[in-house]
Amino acid sequence: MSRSRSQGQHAGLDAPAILRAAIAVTDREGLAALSMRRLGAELGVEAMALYHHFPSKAALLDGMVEELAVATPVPKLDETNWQDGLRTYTRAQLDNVAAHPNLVTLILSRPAVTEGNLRMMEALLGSLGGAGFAPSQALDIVYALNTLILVHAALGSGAAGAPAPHGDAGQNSRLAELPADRYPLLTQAVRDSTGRGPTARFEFTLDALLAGFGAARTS
Amino acid sequence: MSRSRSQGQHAGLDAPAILRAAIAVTDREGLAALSMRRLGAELGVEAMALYHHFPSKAALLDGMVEELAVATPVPKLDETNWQDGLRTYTRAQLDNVAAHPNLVTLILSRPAVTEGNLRMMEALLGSLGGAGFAPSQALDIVYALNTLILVHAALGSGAAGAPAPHGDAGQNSRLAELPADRYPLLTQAVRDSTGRGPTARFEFTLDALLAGFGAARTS
DNA sequence: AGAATAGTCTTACGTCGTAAAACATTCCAC
DNA sequence: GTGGAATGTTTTACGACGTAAGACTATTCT
Repeated sequence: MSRSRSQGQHAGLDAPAILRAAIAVTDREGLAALSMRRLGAELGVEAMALYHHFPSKAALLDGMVEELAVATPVPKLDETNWQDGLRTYTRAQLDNVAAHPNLVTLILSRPAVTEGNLRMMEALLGSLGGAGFAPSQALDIVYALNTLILVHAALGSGAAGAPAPHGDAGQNSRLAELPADRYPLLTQAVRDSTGRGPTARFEFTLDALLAGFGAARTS
Repeated sequence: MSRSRSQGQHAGLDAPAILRAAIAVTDREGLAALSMRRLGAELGVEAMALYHHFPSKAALLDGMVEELAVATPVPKLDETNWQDGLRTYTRAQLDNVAAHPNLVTLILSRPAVTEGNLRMMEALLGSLGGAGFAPSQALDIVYALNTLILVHAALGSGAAGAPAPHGDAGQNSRLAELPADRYPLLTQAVRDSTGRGPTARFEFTLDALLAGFGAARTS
């Protein structure tokens, strides 16, 4: 094929550009569609070219996770504003993650203890320390909030009405149209919930957690 | 190869036996090792034989998820005992899930709105209704607790010291031996936490959530 | 200019999920 | 009993996957 770039010519790839393309492909077509060949095609390059910037696909996936994890700036907290600060931070992280629903599974599937993640964690513990929390307490808090964000995003906004997971396979059964006669309570719960806006369940749990943190702080 | 069963002879497979074998293989060798061929070999059968009991690998995976989700019996709750009942139930589910760490990623990666899951959900909403929670509130609660269980299990008991994820790829960096000079707070948090036992962080978040539920119930 | 280096491509291997069809066994109506 | 029909298993095959090995070219350094 007559391409505009002949063999050996550099394609101008670098790690950030590859990560951006990988996230774009995953957003558009799902995690299952993210193969090295597919990603190469997205960038006008053969699959093996990518291995000069990432040693393996696993490393690339870790990079994607870190990209998302680090995107939200760490808030500055003190004794007076920590609840609001954490609330804002958690909401921002949720927005961030929810903007890439196809990445949630990925995030959950890898520890991703990378440079950037560790730095962010350290900064968060420092900020929470300023609000009066000991490091191990702060770690509890960060984990609880991450829990909330990830699972809320994983399950989708609706009551298990997950947003068509991504072309993973043939499990597209939505919760919206389940038989009301067999699951009356579930049906009603789903109906009631849809009226409350997509983040009501998230906010409910967030409030519960923040209240619990406050109690733990004084004890 | 002279096998004891010639072509066409039934191997005595059925769906539950296949599910058990699939879970066993995954427990032992990780999710990545669970291929149809490998699973067939485990049962003394070719891969394609499994397709008479499950239409696709996805269906088999959904079956595995349901098997775990349904294992814990739904507690009977009323106005006086719901906090203790939920605590016990949530701990039991955690034990259940934690006994199969290699399945956690799987659970998180599929909605799994299957027959058994829906029935269990309906029963839970009924029980929470007896404790004074409206269906949509009950759904909030169930989701929050599932969140807690799954992410706690996903991240491992320790502070990101995940239990060697499973042979997924080359990301085995433990959090135990990170450079203390660069991440002093994180290091201290991890050290402090290890003394508290593996479920302390889980119990912390669980208490926070239950307290929050109580507040939401009266309001 | 010549050598080293870095980025890309080609080829190849062993794996995967599963469609299609051949084949053996069991079951049921007669 | 006997002859389909139904059921379960194997065989074979196809197109994807991640990536190792090595060829090739463009750039950079001396």
